[in-house]
Amino acid sequence: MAEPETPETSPVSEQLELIRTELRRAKARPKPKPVADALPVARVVVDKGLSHLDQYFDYAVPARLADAAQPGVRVRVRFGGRVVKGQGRREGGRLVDGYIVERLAASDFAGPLAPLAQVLSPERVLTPELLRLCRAVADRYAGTLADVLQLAVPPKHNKPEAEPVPDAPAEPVPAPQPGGWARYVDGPSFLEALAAGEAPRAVWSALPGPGWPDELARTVAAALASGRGALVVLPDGRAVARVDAALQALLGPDRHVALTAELGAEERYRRWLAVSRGAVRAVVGTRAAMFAPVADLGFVAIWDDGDSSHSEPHAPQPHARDVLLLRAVDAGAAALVGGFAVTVEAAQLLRTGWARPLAGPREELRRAAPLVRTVGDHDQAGDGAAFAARLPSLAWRVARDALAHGPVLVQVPRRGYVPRLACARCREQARCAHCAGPLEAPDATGVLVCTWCGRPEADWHCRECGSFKLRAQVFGARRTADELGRAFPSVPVRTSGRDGVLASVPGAPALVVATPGAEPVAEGGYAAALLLDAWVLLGRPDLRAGEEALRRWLAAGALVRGAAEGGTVVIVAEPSLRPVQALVRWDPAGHAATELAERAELGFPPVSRMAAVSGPPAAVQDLLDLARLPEGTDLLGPVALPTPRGEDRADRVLLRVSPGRGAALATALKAAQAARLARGKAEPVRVRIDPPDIG
DNA sequence: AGCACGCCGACT
DNA sequence: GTCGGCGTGCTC
Repeated sequence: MAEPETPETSPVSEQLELIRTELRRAKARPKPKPVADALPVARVVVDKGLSHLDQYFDYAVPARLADAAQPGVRVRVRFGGRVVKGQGRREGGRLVDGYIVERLAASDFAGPLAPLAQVLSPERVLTPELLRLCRAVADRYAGTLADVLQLAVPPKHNKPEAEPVPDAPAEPVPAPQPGGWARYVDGPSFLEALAAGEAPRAVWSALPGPGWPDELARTVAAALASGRGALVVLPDGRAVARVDAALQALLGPDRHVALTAELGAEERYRRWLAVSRGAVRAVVGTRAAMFAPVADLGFVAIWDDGDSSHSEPHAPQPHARDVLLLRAVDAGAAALVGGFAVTVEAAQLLRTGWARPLAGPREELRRAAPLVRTVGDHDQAGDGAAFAARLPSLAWRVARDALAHGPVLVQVPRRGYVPRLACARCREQARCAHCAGPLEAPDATGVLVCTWCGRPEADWHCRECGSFKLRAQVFGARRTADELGRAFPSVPVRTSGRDGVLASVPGAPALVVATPGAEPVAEGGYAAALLLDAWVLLGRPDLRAGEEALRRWLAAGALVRGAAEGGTVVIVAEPSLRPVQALVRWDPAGHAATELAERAELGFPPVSRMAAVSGPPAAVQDLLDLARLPEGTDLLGPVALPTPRGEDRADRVLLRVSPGRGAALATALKAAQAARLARGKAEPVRVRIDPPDIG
């Protein structure tokens, strides 16, 4: 279309004619809207509804939005419309939400740019650091940026945005005293390094007892004292509340926020904004807080990283530990991976030298840890009756004696675990002869099937002891409280579990029956704990069964008074089992290191890296055909997944790569996903990097 | 997800 | 001859 002549060069009549022409044209089509002159292009990531489009789109910035359309703000854009022939106008399409990623002088897109439809608020929620983090998480997990953004940026609420930024306290935070860290060999030096602005990295085997929330609070204070921000992620609201209280006591008000789901969306967004705006520099929260946009991040910490709630259930299912460590690397920040237990992933951080161990010396441990006693199955042979077999005489005596001095915790595995098959004689796991995956019995025919590669195993026998007998059995858990009540009629029995979790119990004598993860804290510590039916935890159909069982036992044992005060734990389990021995010696780090070495030898994660690909059988195959998998990728399966009623059959294939090829595997799978979607083959295939439950 | 464009069967 | 089937490709 021809440009109108410049009016200054024309006689008046011609000018008038030009104006008339221009008016006519303007009637025929809307005049192109004036465009922002400085940086007229906004690069946008679309967020909702088009999440498979993992790319940016450029839009023209209308002059009226030139100031509001800053990088990081939420916008609405028209997407998928079409250009009306001959004119620059477009129509149709639908409005989608997105964020401005950057402002540009020009676009490299050849076609005409559609204008931004709306700037939803001037709040710059997607900061460059947060965008970089989301991008890295998307790549790590073979997911899309839009999916990660949904996890990282909370939904908008108008009221908190309209409120003024609260004032941060003017005085700097003083470096904290070591407190409980004095009990650890390298504790005080870790705090000093943090306070000095350095970036120490450690795996922390916490001493048993109630000291850890205060110790975590001191690490946060030390990071703040260095002028940097801090972020702590914990597995549940109860744990967050304890660290929140410790921080409140140590730092006073307005230095930190707690981010948990139970706050409600608006309050959560209010606190998130306080962090995003830089008014608050320390965050303690549950899983979703892993993305909290802490300014000048100097320290990240995760507590109890083996807890399954650290694994995000929404795509692409990132793990809080991984996200925090990505952030630590990106920001050059200090990192602390702590808990009573040590995961194999943490052990790997130690083994590679990325992190240093932070543990109490032997004599501190002896003081703080309870005495652990085991009752093996054969020790109960003479006990006869069914309940007596689950509460052997030693456990009964320990409970009776301890009840004179305080509450007794009884940990009972939750009902509903599907136990993995194990040798009936020696309890060795039944494993596939081909790939060492766990075996299961899908029906009553007696033929076992590997849950990883699907091969049948017709004539299993135990590799350890040669026995042909398998065992898989679940006791009811709920009965235990009643049975205990009858055994100790004069003592109150309290329960804490799925429906009704107690945060704490008083120090008075009582039996406290709890399922793993729901153990209340006892005032002054429990006098004793009984860990019943321990083999149920060990028999879970999970690669992590041993690690997970130990983690839960340690969590219960850490609530018991130290051996010096008479604290005792009785575990009903075969004393020769490795996790049981690790509990007796209170040696989670040693157990994790051994476990890691074994996983390395067997080609298991996290040393080898795995990905799970699942979906309709043909679609899974299609994806694998498209994927240019790294050299030496091991394909296990497909196996049919258990299908809920009414759903189509789904297969799963596990992919295994040697150490160092995890990123290549993720990249290959992501590219294959993109290729499939681009071809319009819509049958969805789920890709999960580092599947936590690989049977 | 929509909504184009694109190349083969039954209608005025 | 044209109207229209939905295969596959793009959306700033």
